[in-house]
Amino acid sequence: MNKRKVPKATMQRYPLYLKALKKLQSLGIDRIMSNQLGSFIDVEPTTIRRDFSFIGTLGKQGYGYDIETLIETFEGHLGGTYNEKIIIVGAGNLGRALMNYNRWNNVVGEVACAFDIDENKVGVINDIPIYPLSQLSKNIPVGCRIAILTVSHDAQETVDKLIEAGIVGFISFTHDHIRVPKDVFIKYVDVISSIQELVFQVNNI
Amino acid sequence: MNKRKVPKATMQRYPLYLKALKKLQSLGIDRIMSNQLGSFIDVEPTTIRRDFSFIGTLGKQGYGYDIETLIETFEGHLGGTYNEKIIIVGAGNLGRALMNYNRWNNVVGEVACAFDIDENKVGVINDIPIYPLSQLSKNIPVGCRIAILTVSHDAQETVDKLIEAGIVGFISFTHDHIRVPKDVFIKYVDVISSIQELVFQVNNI
DNA sequence: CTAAAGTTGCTAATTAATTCACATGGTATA
DNA sequence: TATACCATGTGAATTAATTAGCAACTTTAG
Repeated sequence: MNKRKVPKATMQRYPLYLKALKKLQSLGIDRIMSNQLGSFIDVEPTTIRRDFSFIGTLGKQGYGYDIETLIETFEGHLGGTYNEKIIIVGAGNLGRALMNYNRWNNVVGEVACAFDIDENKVGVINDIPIYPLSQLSKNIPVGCRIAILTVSHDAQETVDKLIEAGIVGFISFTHDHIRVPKDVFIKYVDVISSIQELVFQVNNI
Repeated sequence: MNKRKVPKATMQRYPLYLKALKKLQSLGIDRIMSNQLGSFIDVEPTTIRRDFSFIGTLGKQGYGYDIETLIETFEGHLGGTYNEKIIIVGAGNLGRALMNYNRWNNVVGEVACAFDIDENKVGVINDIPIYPLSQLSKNIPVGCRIAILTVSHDAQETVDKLIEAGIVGFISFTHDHIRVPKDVFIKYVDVISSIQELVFQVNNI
C-alpha cells in the first residue's frame, strides 16, 4: 500500500469505480481483474491498480479483486457510512426535483432538510422540511457538512452564510462563480459549463 | 499562438474563464490582467496565459486583456453562436425542471424539444414540446448533436438509440455508467458522484 | 506435491500539465 | 517624442499523472 497523498485525478475516478463495481455486482459478477474492469470503464488497468493501491492492498495476485470487498472499502471512503446529513439550499424547480429524487439513501446519507429565502416556499416535500433561510442556524442539522446549492440569486452571499454555519463542502448547481476559502471544497454540477465544454470538444475533433 | 492540440485540462477551464469574465464585465470592468483574473478564480496567471494562447494572441503586452474581446472569442468556441439545438431525453422531475430553467438562450443554443418513453408525459412545458421516444427519428431537430439525459431507466439502451440518430455529445444526469464509442463524448453531471468525491476530500484533509 | 499460468503492486520510464523566467513589444507619462 | 515601465507569450524547467515492465505471490492443473 502506497501512503502518498491521493492525487486529484485519482480521487475523481473513485466514484466511477464504485459505480461500475455496483453495476457489475448487480449483474451477478463477484470477482474481477483490473483488465476487465479497465475495458468496462475505459481506464487503463495499470491506472486502476495504482489508484486502488492508495487505499490499501485490495487485490490478490494471480486472482484479481473481490467485488464485494472493493465495494465495501470504497463505500467506507466515499460516504457509505450513510450518515452524512445533507441540506439543500434553494427550493425552486431544481431544488424540489432533487428532494423528490429518491436515491439518496444508501449512498451517502440523507437530505435532512432544505432552506429557501422565500418564506412562501416553506413546507414539506417528500418528507423533507423546508425552512426559511433566515432560520438557518436554528435548523441546520448537527454535524452537517455538505450543502447542495440550487439558489438562483446571491449565491456567493448564501455560501458565505453557510460556511459560517459549518458547511465545508458544496455541490453547486448554479452557473455563478463562487469563491471559497482554501479549507472549503466546492464542486460544480453545472449544465451550462458542461455543454460548453462538450461543444468545444465536438468542434475540435 | 500555439497550434498544438488543446490539453484536456485546459479545455475544462475554458467555461470557467468565460463565466468569470462575464461576471467581471457585469461589474463594469472592461480590462484585466492574467494576474487579477488568476486571483479571482484561483488559477495561476501563467496557466491562464498559456490556456489563452491555444486560442490565439488575445492580450496586449504591457496592457492585459480586453474583457469584451475575450468574451466574444470564448463564446465563439464554446457554443456562443447560440444555434445549438439541444434535446432533453427523459421528462421526469429533473427533465421538467431543466425545461423550466430559463437560461438556455444566449448561452449555447436552445432546447428544441424533449422525449420520454412514457406516452403520458407527452405535452408541452415552457413552450418545449415533449414527444414519445418511439418517435425520436421523426422529431429530432435537423443538425441536433447534443442531448441531455435525465432518464431513470435503460440509460445505455437510450443512448445507443440516440447515437444512431446522430447525437455525438451527451450530458448525463443519471448515475448509471454508460459506454460510448470513441468519437462520442459524454459528460456526467452527477450529484451522487460529486457528493462522494466531496466526502472523500473532506475526510482526507 | 510440483510446475505452469496468470495477476497484482511496485519501480522505473514516459507523457502531460504546470510553473518559472525572461525577451519582446506595447503603454503611460512627461 | 523619449523613456521608464509593465504584462504578455513562450521556451525551458519542474512537477504531476500515466503507462510499461517485471518480481512476487496465488491459483490451478496434472
